[in-house]
Amino acid sequence: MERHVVRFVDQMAELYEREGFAPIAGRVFARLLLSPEPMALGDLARDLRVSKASVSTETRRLEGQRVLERVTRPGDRRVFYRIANDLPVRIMDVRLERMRRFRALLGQGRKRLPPDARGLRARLRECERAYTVFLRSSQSALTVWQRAQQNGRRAK
Amino acid sequence: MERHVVRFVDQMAELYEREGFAPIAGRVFARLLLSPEPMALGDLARDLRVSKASVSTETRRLEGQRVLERVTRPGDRRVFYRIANDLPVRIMDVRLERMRRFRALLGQGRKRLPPDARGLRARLRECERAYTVFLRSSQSALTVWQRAQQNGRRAK
DNA sequence: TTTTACGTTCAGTCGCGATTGAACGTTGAG
DNA sequence: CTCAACGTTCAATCGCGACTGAACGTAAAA
Repeated sequence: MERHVVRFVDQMAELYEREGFAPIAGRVFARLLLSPEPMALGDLARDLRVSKASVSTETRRLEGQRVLERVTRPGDRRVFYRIANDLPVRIMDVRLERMRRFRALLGQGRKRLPPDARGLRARLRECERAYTVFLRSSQSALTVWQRAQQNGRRAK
Repeated sequence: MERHVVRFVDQMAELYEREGFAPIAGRVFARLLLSPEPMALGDLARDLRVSKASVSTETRRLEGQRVLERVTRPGDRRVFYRIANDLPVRIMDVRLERMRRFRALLGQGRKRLPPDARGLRARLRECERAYTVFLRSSQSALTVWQRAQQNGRRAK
């Protein structure tokens, strides 16, 4: 791997770790992001200097989030992975899901509140409303983006 | 603490942990969210059954993110904390900052790319554009929200 | 003064999840 | 058939960051 790839991979690992993911997930993601071709598990493990076990686990987790796509080649038993072509959408979906969970938790907390806690209830509800606003705005942006992508492809 | 508060605190701790923060940060945040009055460090430590050291560290970290506000009372040497009154704005700011970092990293990676990697460059740039769109949309929603808050307060 | 109740800092511990190595099943080549 | 390469799984390790307890400084009270 060239120097700039190593740098990129390292920084992405740190970023992923800070966001609560496994560092190796960030490494795999970064490596594939800078690969013009899909890569096999063995290639990833070799480049990243980690075990195939970790790569296998994390790739399938990322595949579950639809950040990666599994591809096969005729006459090749290996499993290749590549970055999903709608990557931005998938990443945003992960973020949106996190926001929904947080809002849901706020709602649960509010519902359990004793009847006399009016101030608290108002505060929580306001926070939920804020999340609703942001979620709606983000989802709207997501839709716009998806439409633009479709049109772009159609134009080609 | 009542049952429903304990539940809420536990769930928030887990959520915070998944997002890459310290569980105690989530506990402190959740406890204060359900407290009508500001709380002193000792009170928080007692309720959450953790050391004052942890509470001290995490409260000041959350204060740094402006999620919490430090308040004092005349004739009381203790330090109280409460949830920031513009909490939704602060939370969104944290999220936006994360997105900005990610986009910046993509930009760095793209700039270091060799001149002949046209496909990769296009892919990274597209991803950056997506982030720009989402960031703009979120920032816009944030502004709208802040204006609405100001108007709401003025109306009172 | 001494004592007590604070908040903060820091070296050390400890839990837990990331990571690994080995074992396994499978598939294709020789 | 055997052998090698591949992906997956799982028990075990290991690193690292959360968390703690003790020490410290400070300020008010006694």
